[in-house]
Amino acid sequence: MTDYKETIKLPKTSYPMRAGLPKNEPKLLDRWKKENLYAKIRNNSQSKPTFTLHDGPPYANGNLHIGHALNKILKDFVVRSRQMLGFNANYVPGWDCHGLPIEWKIEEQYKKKGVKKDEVPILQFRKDCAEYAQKWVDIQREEFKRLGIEGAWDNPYVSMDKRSDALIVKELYKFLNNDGLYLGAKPVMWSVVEETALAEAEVEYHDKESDAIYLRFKVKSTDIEACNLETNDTYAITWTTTPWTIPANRAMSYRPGFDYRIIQVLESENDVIKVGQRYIITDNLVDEVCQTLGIIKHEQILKTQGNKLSNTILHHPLYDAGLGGYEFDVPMIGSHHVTDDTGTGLVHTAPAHGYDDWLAASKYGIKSGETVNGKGVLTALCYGFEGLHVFKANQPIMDKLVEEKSILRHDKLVHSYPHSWRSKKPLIYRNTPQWFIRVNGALKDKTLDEIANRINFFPPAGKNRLRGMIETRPDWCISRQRAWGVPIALFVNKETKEPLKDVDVQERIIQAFEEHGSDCWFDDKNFQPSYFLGDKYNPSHYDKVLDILDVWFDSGSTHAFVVEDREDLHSPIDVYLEGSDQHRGWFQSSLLESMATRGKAPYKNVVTHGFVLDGKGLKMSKSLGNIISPQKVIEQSGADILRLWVANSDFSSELRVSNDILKQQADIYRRVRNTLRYLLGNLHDFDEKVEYVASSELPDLEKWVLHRVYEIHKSIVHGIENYSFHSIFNEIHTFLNIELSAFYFDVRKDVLYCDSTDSYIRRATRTVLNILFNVISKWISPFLPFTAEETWISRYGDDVESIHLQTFEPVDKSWKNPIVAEKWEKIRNIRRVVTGALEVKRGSKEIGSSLQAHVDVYLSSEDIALLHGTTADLFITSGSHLIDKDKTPAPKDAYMLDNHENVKVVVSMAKGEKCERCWKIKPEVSEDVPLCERCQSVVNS
RNA sequence: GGGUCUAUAGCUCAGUUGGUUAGAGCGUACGCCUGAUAAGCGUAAGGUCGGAAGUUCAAGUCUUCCUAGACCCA
Repeated sequence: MTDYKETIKLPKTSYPMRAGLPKNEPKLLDRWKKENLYAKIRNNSQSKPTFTLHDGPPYANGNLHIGHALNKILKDFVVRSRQMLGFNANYVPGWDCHGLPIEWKIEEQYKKKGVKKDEVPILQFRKDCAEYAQKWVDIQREEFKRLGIEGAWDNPYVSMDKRSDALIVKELYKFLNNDGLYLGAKPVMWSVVEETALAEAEVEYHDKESDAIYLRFKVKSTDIEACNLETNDTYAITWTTTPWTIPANRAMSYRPGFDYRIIQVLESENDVIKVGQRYIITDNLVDEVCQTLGIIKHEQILKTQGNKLSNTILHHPLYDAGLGGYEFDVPMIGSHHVTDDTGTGLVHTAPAHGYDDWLAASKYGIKSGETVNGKGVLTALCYGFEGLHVFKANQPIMDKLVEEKSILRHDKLVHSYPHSWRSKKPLIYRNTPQWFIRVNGALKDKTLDEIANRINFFPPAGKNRLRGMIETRPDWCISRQRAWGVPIALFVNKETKEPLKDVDVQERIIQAFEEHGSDCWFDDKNFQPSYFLGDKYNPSHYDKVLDILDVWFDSGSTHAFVVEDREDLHSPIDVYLEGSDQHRGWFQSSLLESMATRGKAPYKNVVTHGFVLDGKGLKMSKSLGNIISPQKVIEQSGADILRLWVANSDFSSELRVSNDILKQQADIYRRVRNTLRYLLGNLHDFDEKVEYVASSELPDLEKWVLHRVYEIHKSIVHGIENYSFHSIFNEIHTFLNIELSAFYFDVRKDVLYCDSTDSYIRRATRTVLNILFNVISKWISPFLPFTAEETWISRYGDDVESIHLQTFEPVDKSWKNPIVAEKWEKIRNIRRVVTGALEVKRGSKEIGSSLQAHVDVYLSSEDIALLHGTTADLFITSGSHLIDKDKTPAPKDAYMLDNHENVKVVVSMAKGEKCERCWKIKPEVSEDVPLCERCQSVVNS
């Protein structure tokens, strides 16, 4: 028996079934580096329209986690896919280098070495910070590159270089010169440990045990007759968890819209509360407060609206304590920050120690000086308690209040309380001089208008979120009493306290920063104030501001100091793409900065992604042991697997990742890879010049494939334009699986393997396979850049230009063919019935391979017309008859499916013998004639 | 506590303006093939749509409440 295996054209390729990504990806990275791929792409794209994604800078501290990977991979999808669509899509990565976390790392290092931080000169300290930041920039850069992120890695931007310093301070001067900047005194979140104000982003909330006290303030005067101060003592009751702020109390807040009651005590088990005394409490809380305080019986004297309290003056609870200073009036003031869910509906108000307090008090012109200093020590304004530390002041103050019979009850309460993100120590609100950017007013209004009318959000909910945050945000406190950052390089007049606004001075400072970096601001030896001030001003009349800028101002200015400054980037920026936490961070700081200085948003589109959670939807944490690190995934499976996970996830809400989920991605990857491998194998030796069949000449099945390519391509372009990557990959995957592998390839297998080289159908098939290969390789290239390149090289040889220099070719409109699409939809339904019938025979062990069978298919005459020409091949049987069911009814036991009653199938054994070459069973084959007619002629030629 | 959001088969996702027995792919099980072979083909079993109530002739799809989770804020 002759072995005909040699005569059939089996797929042939060196493209391995197993990818070995962890080993091969670095080789491709080397290759790209050697050929200077990024520069080539840029050169190739000079004449193309630009598409700019501006990179939000990660913080230069620590190794990458999965969230970084997600963010950068998504950006890479955007950039690469736009590049494939024919744009010049440049990508300049950047880093945020200033700020407290780095300072802390350096201080920790000092501590370990036994160096006291106060003894380190500031310039040395800043140098250490810069080196630390640079170290992590370098590490993170390598980690990002390994993920296959394409970008200007050799020329990224960093917020700490000299030019950045200069341009950032230049942005600051725009605010100064526009009156957008002012020196305010507001209570800000203050860390007494770090001796600094903290940005909202630097604060985290943890449970803390506090002293919770109910406290009474005696009414001094009022226009409410029910108080009847002649006969009865009347008190307002309040509840607070910060007893140390009582010396700083300057008012009592009520809510104008609430109802309040004045009650008279009839029976009390509280030692302080006496029968006959009257108390003011909000209506909703009277029962609860009475029960808590041991007021057994009371009667209501008056129920009235809150705003009637406006003319009531209280005594400070330490009024009579003989400490001196507490003789001032404590007015009752209306404020909407008062709630009636806890406490008494009356809120102790210390304007120096709460933002709401400050806001409420300032409406009534009530001021408060510095009651606590930067170290957290009570000042002389806290009469009698000067010198106490806030964290140790509660007890002495409470002792005194008890003496004064002001405390009605004392509990311990565990509640959520602000802490520093670094030291984890509790924070306080403290009134301090700070530089602010005026947000309330015109800036807020025009920013809200911009959000509403001129920015697109993906997903759309981002719009609400950003709007809500801008609406309620206070002015932007940009000063930090720290050392590592861009200085707020201002001179303040000692007399007037006004900042100097002189463009020449500003220009000198900008120049100096550009030449020497902002270190020179702190270098009094080489750069005395006169260096900056010039001849016009007397240095002794000015104070140099030594605060540094909030890091959010740095990164909020990248649209200016990076995008506007670099030749390889362009404004307006098409898209900012970050995690949803950046609604409060970079999206907002960039928007405000740009609205104030340019009058328009820095970006046209805002894309947000959710956070990465574990397989159960929980946050990843060391204690749960559910952390998936990108480094480990790369090491075990490869970057393309991680990227595939991103491509298959809907990033608009939270994403889940676990080892099982990654395993699934690896399965999907293998399938995609094998389909590519099959294409490669069957395109072996393909010569387009010889085999090419014009698309108009193709058989209907091939026309159908091209129609599908047309449709999917359109849908991919739509997906790219709408940042909907997971729908893209889903579609590609289903196409490869169901339409190609399980259907088209299977049907055409016989033609590909057994037909002669010059067979028209085989040429048509290979023409289409060639199109499929090119199209699919490009489709996947933004998502699986390594695999796409490997595949491309495998097809076109080691010398080929990178696939990443290619673009999507516009799909041929003539491929669109709805008529053929509809036809094949029907044909595939008929095929499903035949496949079902074959499965029954297979189940009963009558056949194994479908080639052992012959099928009689009973159809309507229209369906027969539909199928003309394509029969046995379609069913992968050795023979088939199409029978008009209206002329020859199908036997009763013919196979049918419930929802396809017009199709009936009878399966029988094919007649004849098995062709030794194509394995079909044909009547012309016999013991003497081993081959069927087709194979005979192929072998002969 | 407030704001924004999420919750559909084991997993990843579809489910158009509310309307027939809720879909796909993967995975699983079983079968076939042994000329894509650590591959390929087929068949099947899996959800009542986080929970409850409501609106409606009709709800995964609208309303309210609840639960769980996420981000941000207090």
